[in-house]
Amino acid sequence: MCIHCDYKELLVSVGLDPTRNRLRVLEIIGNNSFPLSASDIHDTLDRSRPINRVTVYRILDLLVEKGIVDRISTGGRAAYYGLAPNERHQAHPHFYCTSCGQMDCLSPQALNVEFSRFASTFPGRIDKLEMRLDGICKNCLKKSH
Amino acid sequence: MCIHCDYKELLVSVGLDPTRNRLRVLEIIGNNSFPLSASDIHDTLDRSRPINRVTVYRILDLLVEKGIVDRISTGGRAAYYGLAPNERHQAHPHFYCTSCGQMDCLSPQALNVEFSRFASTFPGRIDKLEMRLDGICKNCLKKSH
DNA sequence: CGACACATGCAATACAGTTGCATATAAAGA
DNA sequence: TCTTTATATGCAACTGTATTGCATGTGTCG
Repeated sequence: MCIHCDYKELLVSVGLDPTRNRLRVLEIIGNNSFPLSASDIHDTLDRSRPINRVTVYRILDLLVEKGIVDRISTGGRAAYYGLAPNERHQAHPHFYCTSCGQMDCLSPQALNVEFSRFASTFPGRIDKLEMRLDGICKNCLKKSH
Repeated sequence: MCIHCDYKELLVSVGLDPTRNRLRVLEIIGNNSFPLSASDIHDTLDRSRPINRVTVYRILDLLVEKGIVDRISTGGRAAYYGLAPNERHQAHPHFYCTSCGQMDCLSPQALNVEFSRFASTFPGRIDKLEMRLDGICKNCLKKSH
């Protein structure tokens, strides 16, 4: 998603020590073009250098809490994680393939949503808008003829 | 959501025997103005007449599979369930309070989304669009001053 | 060097949902 | 009515995902 970001600085900017594991988790999320599950992240990191899965969960919680990573729900059981929107990366909807579990990012313009008028009359506080399309991706369509 | 629906007939129309438990599950979902979790549904039903939670899960799976109930994800761990859109009930976004877990239905016009142009160029199959706002509801805002 | 804060690991636990198999119930036919 | 058959339900055990408690490791400041 963002080979231009300085992840070390990003961590520091939200008040987190840039430990090796935090950097590793943030890099794998940031360098990927689609969101990953916690176990995707753990498995990948664990192969190159052992890391406990609890550590991964705790780091993900931290990054989400600090607002630099987004937790994206899937309709399946596991949450997925991607870089949070910022100046360089607009918020965007996702497509989730209910057959293979792959989640893809869609263009920010794909759904052309307009909700500022609604937000201005809503009595609660709105932190986040999540839009997700569910269906079958083209690869899985092909497999089933 | 729909005190006008004949739930018995709705079950039959999708090819399901209208057993007592299926009716009870569908009624509690249909008569509620906001989506409920599986355990909400089980707890409520169990109070009036004992029912196994596995039975509730299986009935929910059936109703979702047949397309008369929608499984709505929350950002939390548990799925919520509401009547699926039909002629009488338009699809609509939801608001999820991350503090108390209450999920509310929003007006179908709230987000004013337009995606038919996108859908017509998408190479996969799209089954469902889910839109969810996360935040703090007005009651929880009040509690925390 | 010593003390402290905090990052990480490990084991146990919690939570939501699923599976296998036994039993109950209801519809269909003799 | 009785028997057969299909399927709905219950119960116990299990799975995958995430969380908690506590012990240990690591890095920083005096």
